[in-house]
Amino acid sequence: MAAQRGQRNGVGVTPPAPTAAEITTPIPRVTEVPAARERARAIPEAAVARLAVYLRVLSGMQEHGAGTVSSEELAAAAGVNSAKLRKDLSYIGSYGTRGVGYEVTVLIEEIERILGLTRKHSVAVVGIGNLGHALANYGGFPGRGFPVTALFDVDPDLVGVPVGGLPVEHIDDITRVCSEREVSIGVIATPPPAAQSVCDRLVSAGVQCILNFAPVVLQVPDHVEVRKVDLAVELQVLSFHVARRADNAAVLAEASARSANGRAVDGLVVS
Amino acid sequence: MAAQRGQRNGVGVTPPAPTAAEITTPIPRVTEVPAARERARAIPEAAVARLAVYLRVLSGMQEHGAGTVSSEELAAAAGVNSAKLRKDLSYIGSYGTRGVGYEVTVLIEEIERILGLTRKHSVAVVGIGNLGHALANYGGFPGRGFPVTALFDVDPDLVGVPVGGLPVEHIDDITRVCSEREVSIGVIATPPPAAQSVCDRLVSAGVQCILNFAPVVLQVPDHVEVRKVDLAVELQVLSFHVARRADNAAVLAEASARSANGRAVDGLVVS
DNA sequence: CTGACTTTGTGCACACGTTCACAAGCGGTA
DNA sequence: TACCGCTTGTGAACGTGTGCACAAAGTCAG
Repeated sequence: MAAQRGQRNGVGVTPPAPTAAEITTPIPRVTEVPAARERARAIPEAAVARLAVYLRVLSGMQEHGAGTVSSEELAAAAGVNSAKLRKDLSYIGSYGTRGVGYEVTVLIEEIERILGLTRKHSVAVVGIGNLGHALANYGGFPGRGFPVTALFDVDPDLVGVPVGGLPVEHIDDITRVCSEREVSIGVIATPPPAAQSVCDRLVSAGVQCILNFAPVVLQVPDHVEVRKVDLAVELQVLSFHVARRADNAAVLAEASARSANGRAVDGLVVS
Repeated sequence: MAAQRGQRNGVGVTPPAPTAAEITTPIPRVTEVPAARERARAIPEAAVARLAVYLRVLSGMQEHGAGTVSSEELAAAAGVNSAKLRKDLSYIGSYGTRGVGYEVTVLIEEIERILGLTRKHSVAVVGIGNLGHALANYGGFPGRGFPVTALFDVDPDLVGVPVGGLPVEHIDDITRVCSEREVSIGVIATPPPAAQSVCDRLVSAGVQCILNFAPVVLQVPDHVEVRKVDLAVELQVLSFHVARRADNAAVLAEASARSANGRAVDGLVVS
């Protein structure tokens, strides 16, 4: 658990579109930088995820020719409450006009900027089974900006076979290929036992963001960002709600039986 | 938006294991059931999701022949801090032995009970495209307890074709088939425009839990539980972190430049 | 039986995220 | 120009979830 950060890799920079040209240089290695943390961390993780949703909704509105939206409209379409929406938007700046609303195009631009969508993020998919196939075939991946540029698998029979227009590479070439193609996001769609090893290889190839579909808790150095999509967990959470619902129903049934017994109850009883 | 609950269906109960026989007691009140809510809702959503993870880790340990685990070990394997793990487990009861740890089999049983995994949950997949194919082929779905019992699509050419050993049905039969097979979880893997309509049909077929893979915000009555898996959002959140990292690097660079200028900075700077 | 050691279960404080409610600000109108 | 109605942006209250730290409770050795 003890710190143990470090493990810097050679920072394979090569100026990746002039997001900021003069950056990157020295690396003073800082354990805590309050100010930097403050400014960038100001926007909560949960809000970031919602911004992505707002962005999608806004794109839809733009295609329908909408010029402006109020927080109320946008919130309804995104399935959140309007106060939360306004607060989320306030994290990225003040781009609304009081009494009017938000200009759709402006909002889209600003959210894209904050989410870093002005830059292309090259994606590699590892594990070309059922799921990997599906992911590779999404083609360009949901929304533009995330081109799939590499596919990997262990199975020699798969190597060279084009999937979604891209030939599968052998997993042993992962480091080389990821560097060459400047992969910034790795997607793990392998069977569970292979996941950690694949993850390690991706990390040592310089990939700093990983999307993990394997039902495994990945161990990574803390400069690497992992998000996981776990089908089993999702289903089990739903299962829990089914069970909870059944319990509640039991309670309600009993309560209603009791009230039918003649005693008045203090709540509304629906017929 | 206004309340509008109701829409009860025949509550296909079949006693779901005697969770607690004598409990439950008083509580009239229908529109809100404080105590029932309290007891069942006592366990936070975030904790439920983690319990599913603990369960998986525990199963792995059981196969490796472990008899007991300490909170420390289990926490490390699950990637959380041990205090949180103990608190999560305390939500479901006290099944540990001080000075020793938890008995693996006991913990597995209890978590399964809480998550409602003692009952089978029949799953229907709607939309047999790339993703739907992948989901159908998971076969039995991650971990047992979630048998896929129906597949649906609009495409007439697909109807009757077996996928993962199960023939695809036409989507118009969704209500009938879901009722017949007592589907409790619906999985939406259709293109975005179809998602809401499919969702509505599932709901009117009595399905109360939905797992949504379509990048759409679903509108459902509030007795229906929806969880969504949104690839685009996941990728965009990762993209945000890439951007943030770049920003931080820039700030660090600036800070270091300043400190090199002779002035101390307000953070700790390690070599 | 006693005492040393280990690990659970939880009270408490803190941080984060959500919601409320309202002042500030803008456009339209007379 | 002055007023009115509408919508944003945000300070503050609230609730939930997280992490710390320790008493309680068990095991084991002698």
